[in-house]
Amino acid sequence: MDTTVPEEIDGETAPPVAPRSYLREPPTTQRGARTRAALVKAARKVFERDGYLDARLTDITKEAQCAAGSFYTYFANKEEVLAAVLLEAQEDMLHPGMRRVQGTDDPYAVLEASNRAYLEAYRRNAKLMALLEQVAQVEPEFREFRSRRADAFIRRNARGIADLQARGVADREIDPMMASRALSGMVSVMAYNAFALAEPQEEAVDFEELVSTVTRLWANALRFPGHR
Amino acid sequence: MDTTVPEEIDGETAPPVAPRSYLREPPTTQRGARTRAALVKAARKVFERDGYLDARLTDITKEAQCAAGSFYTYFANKEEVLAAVLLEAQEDMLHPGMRRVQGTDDPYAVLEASNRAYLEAYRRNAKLMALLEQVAQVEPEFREFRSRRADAFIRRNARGIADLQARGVADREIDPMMASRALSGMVSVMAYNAFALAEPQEEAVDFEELVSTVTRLWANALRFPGHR
Amino acid sequence: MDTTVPEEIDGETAPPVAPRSYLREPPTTQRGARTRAALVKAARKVFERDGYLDARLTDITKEAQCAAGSFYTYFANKEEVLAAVLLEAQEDMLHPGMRRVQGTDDPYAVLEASNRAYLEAYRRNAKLMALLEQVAQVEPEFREFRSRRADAFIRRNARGIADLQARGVADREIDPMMASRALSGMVSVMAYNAFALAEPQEEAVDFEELVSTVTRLWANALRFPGHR
Amino acid sequence: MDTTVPEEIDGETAPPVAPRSYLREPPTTQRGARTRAALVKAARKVFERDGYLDARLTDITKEAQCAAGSFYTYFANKEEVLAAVLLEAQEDMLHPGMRRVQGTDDPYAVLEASNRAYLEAYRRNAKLMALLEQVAQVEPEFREFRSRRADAFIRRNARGIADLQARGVADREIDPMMASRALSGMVSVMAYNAFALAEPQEEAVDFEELVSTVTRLWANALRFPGHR
DNA sequence: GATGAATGAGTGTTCATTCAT
DNA sequence: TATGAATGAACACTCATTCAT
Repeated sequence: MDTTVPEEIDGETAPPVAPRSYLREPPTTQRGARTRAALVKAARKVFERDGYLDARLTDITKEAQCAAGSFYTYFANKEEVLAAVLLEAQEDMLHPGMRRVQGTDDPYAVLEASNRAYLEAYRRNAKLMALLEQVAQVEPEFREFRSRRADAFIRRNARGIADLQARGVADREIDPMMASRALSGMVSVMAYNAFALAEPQEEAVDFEELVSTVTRLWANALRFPGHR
Repeated sequence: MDTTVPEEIDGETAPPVAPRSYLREPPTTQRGARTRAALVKAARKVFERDGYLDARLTDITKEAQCAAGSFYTYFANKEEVLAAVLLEAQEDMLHPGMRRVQGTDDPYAVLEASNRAYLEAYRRNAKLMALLEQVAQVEPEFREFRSRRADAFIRRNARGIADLQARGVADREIDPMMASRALSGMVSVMAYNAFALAEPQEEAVDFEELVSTVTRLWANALRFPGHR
Repeated sequence: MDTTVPEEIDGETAPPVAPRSYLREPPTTQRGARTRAALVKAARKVFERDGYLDARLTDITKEAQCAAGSFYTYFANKEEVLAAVLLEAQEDMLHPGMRRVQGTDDPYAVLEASNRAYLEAYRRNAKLMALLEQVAQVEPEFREFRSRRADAFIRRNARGIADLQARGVADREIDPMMASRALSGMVSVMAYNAFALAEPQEEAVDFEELVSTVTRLWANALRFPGHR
Repeated sequence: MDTTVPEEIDGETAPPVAPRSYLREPPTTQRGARTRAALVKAARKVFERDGYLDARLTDITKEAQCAAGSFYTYFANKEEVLAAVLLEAQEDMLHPGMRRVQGTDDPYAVLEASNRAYLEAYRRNAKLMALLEQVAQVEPEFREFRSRRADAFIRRNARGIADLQARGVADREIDPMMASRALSGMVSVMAYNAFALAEPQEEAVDFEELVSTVTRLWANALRFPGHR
């Protein structure tokens, strides 16, 4: 489970990168680049299908249509491919585009747009997020990774809350970091339950209802003035 | 990660029990009962120390000071012992005693007491909760178990919210179930991060601050009238 | 190659034992003892046939007629079985019985008996000695083992030389340790070449000639007085 | 371990060459010659550092700064490079220059010079000699190679002994070949222990003491008349 | 000649589960 | 019931060798 929330304000947070050890010399030839890419793609597919623990390296190489040994030209082990998979998805996960509301100053609108962007990104990468949750429970390296990712969101949101407090929009009695932890966490749990945990056959949650509930609770919690 | 919140009101929720298949005939002899109990106790210890996946059955039997084969007299496999372990801890986890505020009608006081009780129970069983999170990621049976446990809390809290709405204390625009999912989730994430995830060396969160933040946000979110 | 020579005199040398790490809990049941013994016997056979490096664990278990996994009940790896094999042969190798000449004082006779006993023991365990040479080249633990074994012989012989010097039988200008190193080494090379290295089809060296040559050179080197 | 001794007399022994199969067409171009030389040099370095078995071909090509595939332009496998390495060192090993004492007839002086030359050559190539010992234990081809090299020395020395017997300097009761085997072996063991086996941190043996001990024992063994 | 990515056979090791005693 | 030795399937990983550029 991670603890995150949309970027409300600016926030040039340092992106949580995969551990150094996971970075290898990139392939020099074009052919190498192709094979590596095929392996990463195959790994994501197999991981999402079978889970991290049940995924066998041979399944990945089979899926990538290359020999078992070729795997080790690019990765030292399962962890490393996973790191590569996450790294590739990271951009889309960390900066859920939300240029839409750039023009407005209405905090509620900004908040809603931010939540929507976050939830959309989560939904887009739902299987990967579920995977990350699983791995974080099993591999300390990825627990760390997940923590850093969550912290990035939390700090960004805390800055947003502090800003709103300064503008007199949010309750000043509240500690921005604690509140951010709680509210960011709230959104991420909802996202996890709605998208990552949901079984295929289940009836999906109404996305818009999700966005509006979460936004309303968040605004209320901070005591946005006299709305609705 | 689970999604729970203290019981605010009544709530004779059906307790989420371990799957039927896990219930065996109890041992007939006294010696048998003793061995079984030793195994369950040992299993909890080993699970909490090594995690579910890394726990070896032989570690458990060694800890329980009995032979490897004896394990199978009482359990069919690792899952079963874990079910037994959880079953044993369930009472304490599901009904965090909170007789204290019985007398009052002040919703805020009730809410706070409820949150405190929940967080205390979580803290008491932190390692077990962490374990449950881990297993839920790996064994569908326990994902189910965890879901049912969370749902029990969510429904209970939803009833509480509906009740407050009826009494005019809570914002009537809000859907009780959705709000309960979000707010119960919020509390459980906070608990997970503070107690289950925390490394031993980390400086602990201030417990009282945790209770009050969570309670204030929850009250605000529901728009409790004119307090503080 | 080891560097050894028969015990000439007394010498209650500390026997070179296998490293601690190689000592495990002995099997408790009789059946366990039987299996373990079968494995050690099989290991010796396979090692002597295929060499240490080419010996596969499965060959050993197959030879011992047990499952692959059973190996690990008694040994952690190939090294450990080998240690067990050597330990078992050690007694015979280190103390080549030579009570025969107890009665005499004639240094030449004692020397000859001693050489004969050493060479006989070497011949008896020729394959094992060849194995030890091989392993010592590859596994530092066994290089160490071999060194200690050689040192035991060298020191014992050095004591013998010093004694003869004191009795005026051996050249006093010679450093006993250096001489022992050289002469013990000389005998062991001869043994290695004659017994360990020899291909089956080769015509065997004449054993008696070997004994007498080695003894005569040794005696000459120490300048035993006026014989032959 | 090899069994050798300095050339005492003439001795146009047939030099033990690497197996025929190892001789390839030399590279035609100059670039080819350079690459090949780089590979042989790199191989010697890697072999001496890691040992034959642990040396990976890619380590060698990396050290030689060429691609993995280029190796096979010049050698068919690991054995072949090793053969090339040994071939290159052979000259220095087989004919340890000893022109110094050419003028004298004193057998003792000749013997000593011969031993000194041998031990110096061994010391110069200690790592390579250790390597040869290792490989000889593992690859029959090189066991053969080592044997031939040792035999060359032994025969040369046997001729020297026979010559001394003819001149009345050495004990005529002794079989020259047997004695040569024993005494040549004695010197080679000493060299192996002192130079090949010695750990870097160990205090080195006193070289002059080594030479004089070995020479004295050798002379005594052959019963050189009335010296010292 | 040189390159370096691709290949894939081969084996040590773990540990849940069984079953003879 | 209790014991603990025996079982064997399952899988990651290495590295010499090939071969398309």
